[in-house]
Amino acid sequence: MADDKKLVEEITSRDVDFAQWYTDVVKKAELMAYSSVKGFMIFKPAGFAIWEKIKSELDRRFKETGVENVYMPLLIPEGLLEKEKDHVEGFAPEVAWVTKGGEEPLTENMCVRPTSETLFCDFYANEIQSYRDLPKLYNQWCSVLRWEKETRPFLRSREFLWQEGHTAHATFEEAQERTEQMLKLYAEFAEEVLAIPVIKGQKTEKEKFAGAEATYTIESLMHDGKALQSGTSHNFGDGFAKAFGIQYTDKDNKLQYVHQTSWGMTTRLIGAIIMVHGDDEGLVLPPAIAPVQINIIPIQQKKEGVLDKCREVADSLTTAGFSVKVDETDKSPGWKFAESEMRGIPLRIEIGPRDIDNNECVAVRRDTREKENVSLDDICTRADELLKTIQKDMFNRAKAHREAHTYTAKDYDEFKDTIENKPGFIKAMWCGDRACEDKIKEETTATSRCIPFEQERISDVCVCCGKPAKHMVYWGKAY
RNA sequence: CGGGGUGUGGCGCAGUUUGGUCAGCGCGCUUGAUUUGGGAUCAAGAGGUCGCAGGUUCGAAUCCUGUCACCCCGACCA
Repeated sequence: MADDKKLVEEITSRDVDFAQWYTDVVKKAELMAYSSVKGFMIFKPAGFAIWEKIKSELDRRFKETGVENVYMPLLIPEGLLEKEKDHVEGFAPEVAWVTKGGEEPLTENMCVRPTSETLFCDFYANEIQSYRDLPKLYNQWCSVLRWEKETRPFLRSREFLWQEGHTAHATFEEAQERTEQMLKLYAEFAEEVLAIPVIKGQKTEKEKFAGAEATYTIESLMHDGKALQSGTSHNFGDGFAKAFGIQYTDKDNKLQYVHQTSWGMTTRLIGAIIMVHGDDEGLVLPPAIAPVQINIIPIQQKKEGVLDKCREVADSLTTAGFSVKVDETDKSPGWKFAESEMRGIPLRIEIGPRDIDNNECVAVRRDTREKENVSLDDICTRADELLKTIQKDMFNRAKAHREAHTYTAKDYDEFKDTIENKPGFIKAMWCGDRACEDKIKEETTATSRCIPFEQERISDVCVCCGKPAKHMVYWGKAY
């Protein structure tokens, strides 16, 4: 379409009210439904299918690095949770408790896991005896529960689905290597599959995970200029091992503590996909993660031969390895077009009597809404090209958007002005003191997103206090 | 947890200020016909004790009290 008239009136424009737009898209794309309990959402088929794709793609990548899946219990005894001091302090405010079994009060309260470090540690303490038992490279897919005050679909729910990897190693160095390896895996997944460009870096002391030695993160920028932590990888050192007594005998018959890591990605990624790629017509899914990649819409479907041709084309596309659906409902074509767009299906193919006469179809990209006629003889090749192009273009657009919304600040006035007037990332130098970080957050609501691996020298001094700078930091307002 | 907003057929809303004539509209749904290249048209239908619980009143969607849920903005967090 040449004009950019808004086709779907029910979706609030992204630039008018981003939060409302987000909610509208979530509803219109039929990703989820609200349940009868605050903060607990129902994944509808379209939403859960995206998670299943994320899961299978990540799971394959994990296994290629030697990771095995396990499943740990849902409940954690109070005593176990309290073994690591920083950890319990970090999570205590948001855990939910089970206090009764049937009618009887429990002798020890059980919390519903907010994360499973303590369960893995308790398990590892028994499992690991010798250096021959190492490394342990376990992961679990599950849901966890955190009693959040405010909830939003996919971005913050009380129960959310995720994977948590927990590994145990002989040395700190080996744990560090695994921590970095998983961060790299996350970054590649985000960029190659979700088409979301990310900044890799380390969290500051203030922002790191409760109980971790070091936390690494991939940070992405949403369309409204807010940051989203999209995956984290932690090196625990031997802190948990000491708290839980996870020791092994090394080759010299000496007792050593293990060094551990953990790393996770969550259903929040679905929120990221929506907020990075979506537009005023609805969701836009990268082909690599789209549960349905090609939507075939028949025109005049009751006419002899139309549906047959649609199914025939669908079959050959399916055989060629694409995920294809034919919309055979008796809605009007215009309805189906809009529906297809709201759901974010990357490629739409229209087939009607006119096309069949010419042995062609009309192919329409979701991301640009560009139309073209394609010969039915070439459809598999052309679909492949188009989907690859869409995937690449979506990444490039997101990256260009991030770069256009990444600023630098040399002094505090510039920093405050940018935070207030230009939503996005700010690159600025930092002295390394918690006090400056606290002050910035207090006065601007921006937080340090990460100390990026790729450092630049913006200036010589801390943007906040003017003392000599240690690092360049990405700052921003975050979800 | 603080501030703001909203709860009325499946969805979106009007009605609440001023209690009675208020169970209404649009979309969707069902059946039939005609349609189909950007949310088709006509006809005939079905569907709600107005979030929940108390109270005031001859009478409550409307007033009062309580309560629950959801949304938005903050503080805390993936």
